[in-house]
Amino acid sequence: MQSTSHSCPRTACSGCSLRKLCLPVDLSDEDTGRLDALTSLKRPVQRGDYLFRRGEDFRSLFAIRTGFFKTQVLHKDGREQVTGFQMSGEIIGLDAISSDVHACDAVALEDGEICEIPFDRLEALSREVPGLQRHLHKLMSREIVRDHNIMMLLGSMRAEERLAAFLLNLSQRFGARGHSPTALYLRMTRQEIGNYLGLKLETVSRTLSQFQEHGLLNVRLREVEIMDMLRLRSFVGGT
Amino acid sequence: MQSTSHSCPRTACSGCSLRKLCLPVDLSDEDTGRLDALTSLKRPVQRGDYLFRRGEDFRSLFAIRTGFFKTQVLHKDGREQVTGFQMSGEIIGLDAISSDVHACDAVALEDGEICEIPFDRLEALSREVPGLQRHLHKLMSREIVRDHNIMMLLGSMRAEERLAAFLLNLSQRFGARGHSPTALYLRMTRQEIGNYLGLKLETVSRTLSQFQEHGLLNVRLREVEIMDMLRLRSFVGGT
DNA sequence: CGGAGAGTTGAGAAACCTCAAAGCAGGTGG
DNA sequence: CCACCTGCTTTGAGGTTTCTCAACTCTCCG
Repeated sequence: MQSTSHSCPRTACSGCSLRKLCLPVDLSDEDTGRLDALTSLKRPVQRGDYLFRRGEDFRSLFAIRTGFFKTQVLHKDGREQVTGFQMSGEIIGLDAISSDVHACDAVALEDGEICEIPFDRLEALSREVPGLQRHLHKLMSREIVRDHNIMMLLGSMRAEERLAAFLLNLSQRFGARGHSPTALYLRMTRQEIGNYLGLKLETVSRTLSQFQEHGLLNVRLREVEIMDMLRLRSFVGGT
Repeated sequence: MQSTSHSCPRTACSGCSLRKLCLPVDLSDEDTGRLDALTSLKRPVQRGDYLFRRGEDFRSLFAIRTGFFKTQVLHKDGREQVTGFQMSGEIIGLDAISSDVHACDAVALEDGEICEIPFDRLEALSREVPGLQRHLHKLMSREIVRDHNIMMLLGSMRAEERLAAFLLNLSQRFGARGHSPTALYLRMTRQEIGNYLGLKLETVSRTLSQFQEHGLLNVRLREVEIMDMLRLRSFVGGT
């Protein structure tokens, strides 16, 4: 399973979640080994487990090998905001670098496996490996771009558009991982979707029903089948 | 604030905008000089000027020495979303690292002066200077945290709360720069405020008037005086 | 088989938007 | 130097979207 001299040395190794899935990095064999050593701390998680809670000291980033997670921030008055849903190959914890303390909770929505990446060692290695440094910068920047797109969604889209954009985003990400881009299994509740999209759960439910009525989707609880991808796209892009 | 033996050697130097204002970094004299060299590309900008437009190649970050800027992303269907207002000591352009192409427009809302920081040279230097590397990571992470807070605002606050949070944020930032935290001059239009906050300009105007009626603010066009900071805070934090 | 959590649907209320009109400030050209 | 024009702001009335509250159903799991 690990990093020595076998045929396809890195397809199953622990470093892949960072290197292969997040962004491709060209590394020498030596650097590859060092990165693998860095990402060898893998650990199973169960549904409901917290990777970290806000307020905890920041030490590591978490690369998702398998599973499905949500991150959420908490407002002073108790309101929560889901800031993202993360799946395999994605990184959680970048927001904690700024203050050395986690600013959000990260919760597993299904069983999975994660790599814990000690951040000080990642920083040290990225000083020596320019490709890794650039990679890390792109990861963080990509997170900023993602957040800007959500701001756009929250700031100027209606319920229908938000939900269409959400489903298309999930579809695209599932598709990129070799799963069906049309038959989606939602790991989260209507409540969590609504919170993420700035809507109430009833509005999410009603809008899904409405999409189904119009032949865009087939919805049965958390199973969503996209029946008319083009028309769904026309909602968000605007024809 | 400085590391060597002269009175106030770098108050007027070009490097200050990155080093002093964004986050403090402890550097040796040699590294300080190299960073200053990196940030010596300063340039005046006039109101209405674009630092960059979306689609342009990414080469540099921009550190604001003086002035006031907005960044905005454009949706396919033409809708815009203001993603932030930036003032002295803040960095613009981090979102472009992910794709090597600018994803947003950056526009000056008043005359000012900016430092252009070639990113590849910044990366190279940060490989050699761990303090600078950490600094850069914190900057990017802080941007992510900021965006998460705006997601919270857009996703779960009402118009009054959004506007109160917006004004308090401006107040805090102006205060931190030695300006009055109560007598604010808004550089942006109601339209731009509304776009940023996910509201229509009329709603912004009405809410400001309502705050004034209740004795929270004194509003005269773009001049806003905060009359009752505590009560304004109670809007956003929740008493 | 029963209970708890999740999801759906309806009716009425609230928040915000749209459209419209009018007032103001600042810049430009006569 | 003044008048005009343009863009920004304010305010009102009515419409739309989304929320709130409530009841009910469904599914999963013990």
